[in-house]
Amino acid sequence: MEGSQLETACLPAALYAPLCPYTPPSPPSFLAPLPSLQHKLPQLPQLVHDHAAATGTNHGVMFSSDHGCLYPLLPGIPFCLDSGCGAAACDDDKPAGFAHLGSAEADTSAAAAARVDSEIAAAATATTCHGPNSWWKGTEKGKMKVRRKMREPRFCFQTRSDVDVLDDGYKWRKYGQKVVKNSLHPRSYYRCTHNNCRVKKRVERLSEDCRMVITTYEGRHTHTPCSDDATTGAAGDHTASCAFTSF
DNA sequence: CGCCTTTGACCTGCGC
DNA sequence: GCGCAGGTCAAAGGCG
Repeated sequence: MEGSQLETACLPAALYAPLCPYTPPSPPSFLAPLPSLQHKLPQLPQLVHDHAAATGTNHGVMFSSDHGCLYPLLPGIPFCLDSGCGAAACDDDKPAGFAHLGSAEADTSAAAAARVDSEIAAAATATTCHGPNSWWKGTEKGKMKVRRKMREPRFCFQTRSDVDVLDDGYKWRKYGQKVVKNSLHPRSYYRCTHNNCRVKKRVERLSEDCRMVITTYEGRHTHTPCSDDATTGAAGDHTASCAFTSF
């Protein structure tokens, strides 16, 4: 991959790391930021840490990356995974989750967040959080209703990239593609190729900005990226893959 | 030959 | 109960 793509591919790794099955109960270890990212993301580890510490979970993050700059995106996203978590994460008054990223704590990252194109952010909100494509249906009507059957931990983030599938160190097999309503671009469905690993991810592009890629991971890997590389016999020389060893 | 992508059909859940 | 939309399956074809 080209340099720009490689750097972009590195970004999700820092966010995706928490999904690793080897993520310990205490968050700090998976928060060890990639050296190449740390100077760019001074606030990211703390945000993730705060969330993990507050909720005891490590799902429900959404960030935006823009050519190497990451910042919290779409504050208050109600990443509800089950009834228990949902009760807290969906409540705007609760500190759990990232509900406060848009308010007090978000001020620390407001400068960075402000760089997010407001239109893109709005589009992402409409498309990914509250839009018809969302699994958060019903929030606008005050109905904390249900999502489709979703029990697996989820991570969603937004990147600006020319490539759909970012190199996150894992190997994926595409098993479906679907044209979704109100979107000009089809949504692709991928599944981890590793044995007994049920992790899935969805990739779609914003209709408002075809360069923006929304990637949603679901589930936890039952293996490490490097072991996956070993299994597949890949060279394993990708930066993202190597970066995972730090976790 | 094996693995992957593509793609249409089918299934399931949700809103009305 | 019905219709719509998202998600998944599986057959077919392509590629290395």
